[in-house]
Parts: sequence; structure tokens; C-alpha cells
Amino acid sequence: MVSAQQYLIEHGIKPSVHRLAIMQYLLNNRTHPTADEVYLNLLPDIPTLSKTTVYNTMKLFIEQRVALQIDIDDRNARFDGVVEAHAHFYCRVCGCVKDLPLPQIQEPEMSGLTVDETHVNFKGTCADCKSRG
Amino acid sequence: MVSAQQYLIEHGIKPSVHRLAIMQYLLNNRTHPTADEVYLNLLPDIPTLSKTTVYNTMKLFIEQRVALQIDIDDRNARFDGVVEAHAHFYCRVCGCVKDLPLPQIQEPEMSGLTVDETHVNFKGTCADCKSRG
DNA sequence: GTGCTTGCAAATCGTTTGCAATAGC
DNA sequence: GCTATTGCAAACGATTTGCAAGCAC
Repeated sequence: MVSAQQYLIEHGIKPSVHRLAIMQYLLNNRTHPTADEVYLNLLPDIPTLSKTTVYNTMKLFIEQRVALQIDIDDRNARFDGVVEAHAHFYCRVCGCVKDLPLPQIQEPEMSGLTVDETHVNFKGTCADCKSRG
Repeated sequence: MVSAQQYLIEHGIKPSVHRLAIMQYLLNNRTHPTADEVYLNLLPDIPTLSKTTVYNTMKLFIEQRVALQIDIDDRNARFDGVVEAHAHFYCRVCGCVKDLPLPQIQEPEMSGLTVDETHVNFKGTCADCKSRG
């Protein structure tokens, strides 16, 4: 368990105040937030933050492999600070995204494809929305 | 093997000329096209087609479950006329999307989730792009 | 003629870009 | 001072919306 600061440095990212805050946010809130959610939630603490910086930082994080982009919600890009392989569940009703253990999957041994990411996304209705009727 | 027209009717879709053409296109070209690709490819045959109609029709198809939307390319929505379960491979280099057999996957038996769709997306480099260097 | 289908044009909104201001070494 | 980081404002582009026109039964 290294600090977020150490974690960024180890991945070649200079830990500015903004970058640290965004990384912390991703690690503390495993809600797969959109860029806008990250922006709005950090704004009270960092009033000078701009949405451009959130986008810039996410791009950097993804390049350096400390975050993943999840294409599960066709409206917004979502980001995940957990880079270990896991599956996602998207609730069509409330729009929440939950983590699930990754089912056993064998990568396709197809004619020379190179696979570097595997995404497993389930869609449906979450327990809360079901009980709510 | 029913005709596209029969297929639409069976799914409660009134088969207008435009809808038929779009369905045919999806079934004949398993390239997971974007709305724009469908539009541009049908335009020579149906000069009166508008992009709005492509969007409207895709929405209808998805509601009636004769097409699926694939969230594999974060830039555009892609559509698939093959509704049987299968996995997808996205090439980051050329942007192509290929079908793959669906690996054995057990749905998560999690606290009351209802899963109605399972998406398995691989990302990487396709054989053509690899050989091209 | 009533209701569904279509299409234009405008609006929307998430994301990207260009460039100037700022901060850190 | 030089370079990387940040932020504003504008641009961009895919998708949606409002509404009027067209078509089918």
C-alpha cells in the first residue's frame, strides 16, 4: 500500500496538486465517475480546478496505465482508478456502475490478434432499483 | 432463414422502405457500422435518406431487440444486426471491429442483480495492422 | 383525415484544441 | 528563464429535439 504520491511517481507522473487530488479521488471513490463528476466533486476543495485539467489528467493517467476508461455508458466516458482486471455492471435505471469479479475468460486465440485489454460489461437492473420497483 | 421484411414484422416493426434498407445493410455488412457509415453507404441508393432517420431507426431496432449498440469505440456508437451473443475485438490502430465467439462466461450471481446483456470486448491490434508493421 | 414516418435545421452537450497565463525548478 | 502544467474560451462533432411536411391505410 503505497501513497498516491508514490504511486504516481512510480508510473512516471509528476505529482502536481491537481493530479494528486484526482488520483486520490479515483482511489477513494470507486464509482467509475465521469469527467464531470470528478470535476464537480473536487471543485469545493480546489476552486481553481478546470474541466480541461480533469480531461488532460485522465488522458495522462490512461497513457501511464494508472487509470482505465470504461465504455459502458454511451453518454459519457467513465474512469476507473482500479487497473486490476475486473468486470463491470451497469444499471440502466439509475446509471450506477458496480465492480464485479472477472469471470474466467480465455482470450481468443485468433489469427494473430494481439489483445491488450479485456472488458466484460453486464447491463441490467441493480438490486436497489429492483426493490424500488 | 426469414427475409428481412418478415424479420422486422415478427418483431413488431412496420417495414418501411428505409427501415428495410437499414436492416438489410446491418445483416449484409457485419462491420458494426456507425450511424454515419450506414447513412453514407445507403445514400447512393436512397438519396432522400437523412441521418435523423438512421438514428431514429437504430433506436427503434434496439428497443425491439433486432439490433444491439456496441460501446467499444468511445468516439461513436456502433450498431450490430447480429443479436446472438458474441464477443467483439476492437483494433486501436485501424478502428475495425471484428466478431469473436463468446467465451464461456458465467453471469455473476450477485445480490439480486438482473443481467439482461453481457458484453465482452477485447482491444488490441488486429492481424492486418500487425503485419503492416 | 388520422397517425406514423421522415427530414430539415437548430440545439445540446461531452470532449478537444489553441493559446495565453502561471508555477516550479 | 525554461519547461511543464493549467485554464479559459472557442471549436468540434456526434447525437437529440422540435416541428413541419409527406405518406399510408
